Amino acid sequence: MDIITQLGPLAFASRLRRLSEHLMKDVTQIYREQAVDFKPRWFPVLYLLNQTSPMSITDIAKDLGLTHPAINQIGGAMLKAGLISSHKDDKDERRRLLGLTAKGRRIASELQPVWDDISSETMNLIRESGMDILAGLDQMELSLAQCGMYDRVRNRIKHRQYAEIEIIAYQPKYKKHFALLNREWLESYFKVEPHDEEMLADPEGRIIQNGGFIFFAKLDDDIVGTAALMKIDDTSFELMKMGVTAKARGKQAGKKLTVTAIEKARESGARTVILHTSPKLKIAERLYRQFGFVDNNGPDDRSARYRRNTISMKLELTNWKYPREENPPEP
Amino acid sequence: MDIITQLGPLAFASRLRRLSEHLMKDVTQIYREQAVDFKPRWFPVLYLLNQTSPMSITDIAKDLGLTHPAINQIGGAMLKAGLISSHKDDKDERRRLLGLTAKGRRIASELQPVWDDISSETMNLIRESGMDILAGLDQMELSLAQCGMYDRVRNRIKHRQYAEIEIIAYQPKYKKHFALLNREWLESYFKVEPHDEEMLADPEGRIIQNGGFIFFAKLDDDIVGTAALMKIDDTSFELMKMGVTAKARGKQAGKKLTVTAIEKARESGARTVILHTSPKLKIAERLYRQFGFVDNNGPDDRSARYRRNTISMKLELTNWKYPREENPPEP
DNA sequence: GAATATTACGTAAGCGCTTACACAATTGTT
DNA sequence: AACAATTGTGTAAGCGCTTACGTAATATTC
Repeated sequence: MDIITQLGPLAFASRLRRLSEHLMKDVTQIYREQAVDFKPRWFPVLYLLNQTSPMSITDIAKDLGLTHPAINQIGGAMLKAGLISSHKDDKDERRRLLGLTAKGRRIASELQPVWDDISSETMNLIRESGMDILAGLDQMELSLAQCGMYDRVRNRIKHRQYAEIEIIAYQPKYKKHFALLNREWLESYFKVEPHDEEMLADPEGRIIQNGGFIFFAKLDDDIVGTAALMKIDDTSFELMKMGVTAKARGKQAGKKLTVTAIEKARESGARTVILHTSPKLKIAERLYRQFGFVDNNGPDDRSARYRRNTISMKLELTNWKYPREENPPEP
Repeated sequence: MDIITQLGPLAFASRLRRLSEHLMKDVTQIYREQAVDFKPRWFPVLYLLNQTSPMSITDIAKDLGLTHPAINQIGGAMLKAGLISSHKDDKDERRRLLGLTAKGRRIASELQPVWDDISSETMNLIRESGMDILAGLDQMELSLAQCGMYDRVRNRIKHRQYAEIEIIAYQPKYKKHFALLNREWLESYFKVEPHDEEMLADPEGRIIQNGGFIFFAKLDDDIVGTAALMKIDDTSFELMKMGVTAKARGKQAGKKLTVTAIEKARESGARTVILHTSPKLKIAERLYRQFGFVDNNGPDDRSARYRRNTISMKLELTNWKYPREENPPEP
């Protein structure tokens, strides 16, 4: 039992490839022995064209799940072997229609019995496996179409990272971290204004003593992020001063800080959480929207919004729940 | 539903490859995002070396089911990335032992959780398929190890060809075919002697009127082979004058002629069939042995055998039955 | 103990696909 | 009608493996 087999699911793709190559090689050998000038990789094209009228390169590529250069190359070889002919499409001068020649059709019918043999023996092989592997592959491709391996693993990694982030409450010794983390993003996107300076100089007085909260995200003994909840009134908090250090971006610290803040606000009896952010901070905005925050700019606040370059958002805590994981298609 | 899926077992290998590539691509993307300088194709090597002491290139190749140049190239890349180190084997100056560096070991442990994620998600995917595809692959590889796709299909093709050969009895109009087919092999391997000429000139008188038989193999309206059964006495026939035209070699005509002759001899009450052939005719000899003919040269016949360059063979018809198909390993 | 076979490795070239890019024809937009 | 966007194709280059072959070290044979 070799290591690829031992590895089980981890090397699943390798095993599929190995099996595929093994089968392919045998089939090549069979063709070679039948002494037909025919390569296995031509098969799908030959088969497709044998069933339909001439098709364009991209259409064939689409049907076969290959790229158009692949079809271009296969087509070139088959053209040289005299199996297909090509001519321009009258309706669209860009398209080149590939169709079988008489020779191509003859080869196809000559190979038909061999294909039947291959098909039958593959069926036998599948039967020997004791299960309907073809149906399994169908289902697997269906599952992958719904959520690809990339998204699956990525979600899992995110969850793992999320679990690794520890959220801790404010302690005086973290005051400097609060300032540093906030300066980091303030300085790179805006400039630190007097109003900010006051807040960073005395978070305890400005936030906590007003009934607010400050959280820190800890990863492997490092403080990598922070967020603050400022109490507005008995039913609302403002989420503010959230920052994650550049080195730890993408490790779900922001997400966990946000969740913690929202839950804390709810525990404290609030019904809404508001926040102000900037259109510059695309990632933050996306995060907020993900958690259910919606635009909160009044109709006549629009001009103000753009003048101050600020987005105002709001989250109703009634019935709020942690949103379903989702991976919107990346650009 | 695309055409590859439609084709079912015929495009089974293609589907396996497609699925494998899809998975591989996603895994590449995951690695890339983890910002580790690591290529998926390095994985098996890293994993293997992480479990064992340094190994030589060919040993790794053997374990992973790849060729040694592949390992050479992967090794080169991993060496450049600082994941492995290499040094000559003291005991064998040809061998170059590859082992993980500290960095390699670190990367391996960093990637471990990601591998676990990939493994779990693949397991999920397999579970979603509704069957234990891994076990199916195990069984399939086992089946293939016992009899590869090449042999399976080849046997099937042979059977088909065998069925396509029609054996017909002697008719006067085939006299010229009998002569032509025999001249073809006589002239290319030996020279036609007076004894042969007589036989070819009057097969009816020499063979059939003596209680023997002549058969022809017909393929697509062409007479492609012949064989004769000469009656020796009440309990034995001699199989002789068997020839298949070059164009139809390998299409099982010889086999079907031999079977027909053996069965005819038995029906006619014979207990043995003998034949004389030449060591030059390797393929014929193999065919005869396949059907159970054994050497029939007496102990003091050895010298004679070599002088006359003739092999004498014999088949006992008692309990004779059509031999099991077999594909001895090709040279 | 020489001749021969085998083994380990390296290198080159090829295969079959991919991605990346270029360019022309067509379609959509205003 | 002019312009941009899209689409169909061709070409180049790359990737990851293979086969083929060369060379040196080791094992086997007589």
